[in-house]
Amino acid sequence: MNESRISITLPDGSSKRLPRGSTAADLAAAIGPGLARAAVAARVNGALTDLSAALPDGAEVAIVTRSDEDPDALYVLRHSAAHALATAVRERVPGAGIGFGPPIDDGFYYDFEVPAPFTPEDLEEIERTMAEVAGADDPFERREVTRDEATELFADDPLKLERLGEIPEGEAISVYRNGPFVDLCRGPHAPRTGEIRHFRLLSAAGAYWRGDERRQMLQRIYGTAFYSREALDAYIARMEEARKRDHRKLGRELDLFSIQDEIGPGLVCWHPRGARVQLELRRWIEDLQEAHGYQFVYTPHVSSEALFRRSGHLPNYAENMYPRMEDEDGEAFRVKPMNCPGHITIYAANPRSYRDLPVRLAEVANVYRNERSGTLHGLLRVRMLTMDDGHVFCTPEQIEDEIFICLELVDTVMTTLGLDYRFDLSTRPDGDKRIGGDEVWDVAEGALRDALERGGLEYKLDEGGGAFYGPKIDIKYKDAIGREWQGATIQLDFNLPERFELEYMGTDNKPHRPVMIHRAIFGTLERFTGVLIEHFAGAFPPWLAPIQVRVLPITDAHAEAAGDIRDRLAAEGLRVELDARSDTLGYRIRDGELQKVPYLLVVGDREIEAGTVAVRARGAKRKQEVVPLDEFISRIRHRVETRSLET
RNA sequence: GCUCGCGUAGCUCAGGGGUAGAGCGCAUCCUUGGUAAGGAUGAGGUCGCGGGUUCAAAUCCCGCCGCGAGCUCCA
Repeated sequence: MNESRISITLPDGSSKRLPRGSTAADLAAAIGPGLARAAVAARVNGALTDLSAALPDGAEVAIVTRSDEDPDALYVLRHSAAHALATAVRERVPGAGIGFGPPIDDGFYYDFEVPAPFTPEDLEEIERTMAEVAGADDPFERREVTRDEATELFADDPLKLERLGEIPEGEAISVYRNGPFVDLCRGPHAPRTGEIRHFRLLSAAGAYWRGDERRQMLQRIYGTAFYSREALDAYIARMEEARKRDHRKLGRELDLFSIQDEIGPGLVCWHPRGARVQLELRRWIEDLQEAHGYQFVYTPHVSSEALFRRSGHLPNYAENMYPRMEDEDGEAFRVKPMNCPGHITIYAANPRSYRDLPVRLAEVANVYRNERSGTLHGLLRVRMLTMDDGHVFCTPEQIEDEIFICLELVDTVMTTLGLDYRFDLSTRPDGDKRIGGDEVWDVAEGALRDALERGGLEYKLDEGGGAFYGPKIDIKYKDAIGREWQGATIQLDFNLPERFELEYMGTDNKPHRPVMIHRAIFGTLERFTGVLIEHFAGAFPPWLAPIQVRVLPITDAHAEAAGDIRDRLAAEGLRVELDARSDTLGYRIRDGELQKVPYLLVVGDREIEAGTVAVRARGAKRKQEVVPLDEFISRIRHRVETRSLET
């Protein structure tokens, strides 16, 4: 063994010997000049590091090369782009305070404390300056400094000093310099600013320092960066394409719903077509739940205020509840923000035996939440929500099975619709925002984790994200432009049964406390429908499409026969329209396509004579197919009955 | 709720201190057309609401309401 050399293991299992003190860049060069040129960072023993980092003996090292497909490569590029942005802002606004500037999923941002917010024109100028920063091709130089040095370095930067104060004693403090700009930063970075060639600043908006609304608001600039012009252009094009799927735009174009000032913000009016989609979803989820042992109940929209005091909603959830109202005797009532207190009351209305458990109550119910105005967003965040709500009352031993039933329901729904989603496990919120003791939370969180792990399901931990009464498993999915929204939720609750002193008689002839599971499969019909509109880009599968078939007579002479076909299809239970307008066939076909009707049936002399229809199935490979009417009917009925995604 | 931006016809948008514009949609008429926009004519707006400046405000200023992006919060 030569002590002056180190041994490095490469991803393919081979090893390389290098002089002690060699860096990742040296390793790349030793492997080949092409790799050396393409290298932007390295993964050393699993951790992403700078190319300039010295390699420890025995390390497993993978060189990260320029690539718009490799998340590591994009991470360092965008992180470096954030620094270049800060460099540019500092140049234009000397003395601008700098907050955090991390890479994010689709790009990067940097937060600044500046005297005046950035205007769109500012952004253009900053972008030009940033191009100069990149053009200077300065190296990113990492340096580890002492706490005193760092304090000196950032003496004029209170935000950085605050962050510095939080770095634990003993942990390395690193700074990165590029040209005139020095930042307190963990890294890693690209070797030089010249790497940042294809970037775009996207928007500016306020953002609270440290994400705390009690602190000052900084000005955040968002941008994105790629290694190639093509990838950047593709990203911009994809975003523009995504905006066309926006459910608010499609909702208007397809006449699904409206949200109008006359009614109020966050309050949705479902037009006949949107209401039809909702109705189909609702019938489906009701049937599914019934098949899984749920019983349906109805509870009032308004309840005595005392109920919500006992449930803990008033102390913990009041800011999202509409104000109290009084009857003529001074009795106080509240509009319900959740259904749990009502369902609990139903459970408690009868004595329960262990033989009755689990009791599964379900209600597709409207609840009202006074959401902050700035959070409202089309169908995805509203003030009147329709939850497909359910509450399971069971013994502790039954928890895991019951959660499994919920996960099964979720899976059925998601796979039927082809939605992508992921699980979050949300744990206890901060002390003043929760009820119940730590032991109870330990048990509840453990039960959810066990259920997920028993099912082999992957999940992300959302610490502190639980409800005030218990931890939860949430399903998250993305809208057209990549924002995440919460859909299904499965929440475990040991607290409300305690507050309402719920009981069941055990085998031991003694009263016991049941456990409660709160769960919603769609989440809310509003949000779920909104996500579906974007998921399908308005082109609902036949079983969900508000209008399934449109019949187009070629001329007036065919209108009567087309009307008969319409009647026949309607009698078969299909949602069908006759389009006998005096516009040309081409015009009516275009209109049917734009309205995303799954099937357009063209009817002329030939079809009438043969008893066929010329079917234009949406998205079909063959533009048109002439089939006997009966055959068409059985085909579409099959699609509808199986909830097929095909047309 | 906070920061910034925006609010002109049903929709998408132009205009910008001095008589309100386009395309699409809608209505009427002509056209009866075989697969993504046939033609003509016409109706439709106190320029989000309220104040102010001005001889004059859709236009400039202030406030409010709503919308958008982001933050915070959440199904």
